[in-house]
Amino acid sequence: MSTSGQPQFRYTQTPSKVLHLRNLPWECIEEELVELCKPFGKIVNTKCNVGANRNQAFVEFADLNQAISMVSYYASSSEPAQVRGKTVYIQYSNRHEIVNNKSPGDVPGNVLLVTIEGVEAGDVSIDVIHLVFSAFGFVHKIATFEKAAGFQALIQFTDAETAASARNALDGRRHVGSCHLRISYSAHTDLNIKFQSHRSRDYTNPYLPVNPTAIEGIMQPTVGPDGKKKEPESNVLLASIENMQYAVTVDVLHTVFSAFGTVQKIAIFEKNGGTQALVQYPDVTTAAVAKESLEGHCIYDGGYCKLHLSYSRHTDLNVKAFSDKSRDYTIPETGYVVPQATRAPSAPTVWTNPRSAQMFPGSDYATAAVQAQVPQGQVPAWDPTGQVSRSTFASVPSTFPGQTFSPTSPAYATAVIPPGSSSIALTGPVSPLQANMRPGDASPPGQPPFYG
DNA sequence: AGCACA
Repeated sequence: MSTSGQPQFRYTQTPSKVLHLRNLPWECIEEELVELCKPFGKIVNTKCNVGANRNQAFVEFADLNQAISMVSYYASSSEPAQVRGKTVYIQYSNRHEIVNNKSPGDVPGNVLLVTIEGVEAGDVSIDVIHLVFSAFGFVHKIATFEKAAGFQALIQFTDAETAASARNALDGRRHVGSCHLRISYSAHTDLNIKFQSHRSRDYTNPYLPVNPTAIEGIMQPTVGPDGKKKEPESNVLLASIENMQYAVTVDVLHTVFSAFGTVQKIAIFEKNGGTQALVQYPDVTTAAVAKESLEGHCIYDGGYCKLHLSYSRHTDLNVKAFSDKSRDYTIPETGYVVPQATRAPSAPTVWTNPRSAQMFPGSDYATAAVQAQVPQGQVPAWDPTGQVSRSTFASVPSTFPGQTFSPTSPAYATAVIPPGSSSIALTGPVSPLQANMRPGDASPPGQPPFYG
């Protein structure tokens, strides 16, 4: 049922709510399209930067008559439609709706997400990136990171126009040096750069400290007495969860790792088809104890959810305060700063900056970073269990009839095991976790009584 | 200057 055949010409095209605009200036952004078209009706969708030259666009009106009025107007007008002084040619699109308009990277903004293909992270210095992108305007900040897609950088300009000009000039099949750049927009408006380092810069703040992360790139891997590579210690543990037959939630991890001290932040993510988590303690000592105690142990009996722990290179996670995959227990508004009684290390949490940029390896940084923009304390709409809201903790037991745990159960006491104690055998007959949680429960294992 | 995209 093909309708192929004659190419359609202007005069024979059937009207459509969707207009096709061409000969647009490269810099043309959605706002300019709207300015041009909105006198004729309500615009329900747009798509700009279309075509090989990115100089075409589509505009969809709410009503067919509005599109007709615009085409009619300019058909008889002595002044052509213009964007920034450039004549724009308008005709009915041969489609009747704009599809797939808003892929996230197409929403213009002042921050670009740049993927540099075919290079190792170490091959491109941040200074080169800065140089290249400075050609289009003042570069405020740069954050680089690695993910599966390759080496990426977030580049913050003053405004969307500047960012667009850089994108238009560099995106696509162009090569800068030998690098292949793919550029889209980030949802960020303001990157939060904590340190000047080999992977991030804030050019608006020359006094920003150069910090440990900067040293990481230089630091040689330390070698232990056995000659094996020994990872530097950290207050953040990287946990790989093996044989994950049961859901491992933030709350489950919080319960497990809180046995050794205050857990500040947790982030769960997927890597290489497996599940990993970053768990942040206030200090290295606590992390070390937790690491030694939990390494190789299983969260659930029967070899399920076996933990493998290493030190993360990170010292401060910035996680979305409250999501199904992450939690920041240091944000006061969430009511999560729970001193672990006698166990709480008193180390000052000077590095704890809830608003700092989020970076953790192996995760989808772009996604995570977007999440970081969610206002603190905001409970995401996505909350399948309804359990993670602070206000519901008190009612957790009643929410799960048939679940036998009680918030005042002494079982909690057994969850707090002296650091270094050899009795930490999660797979043992009296696994502290068994008393608290049921494998397969999507619900948190319950919170200590102080929530009630 | 002539119709997107995943």
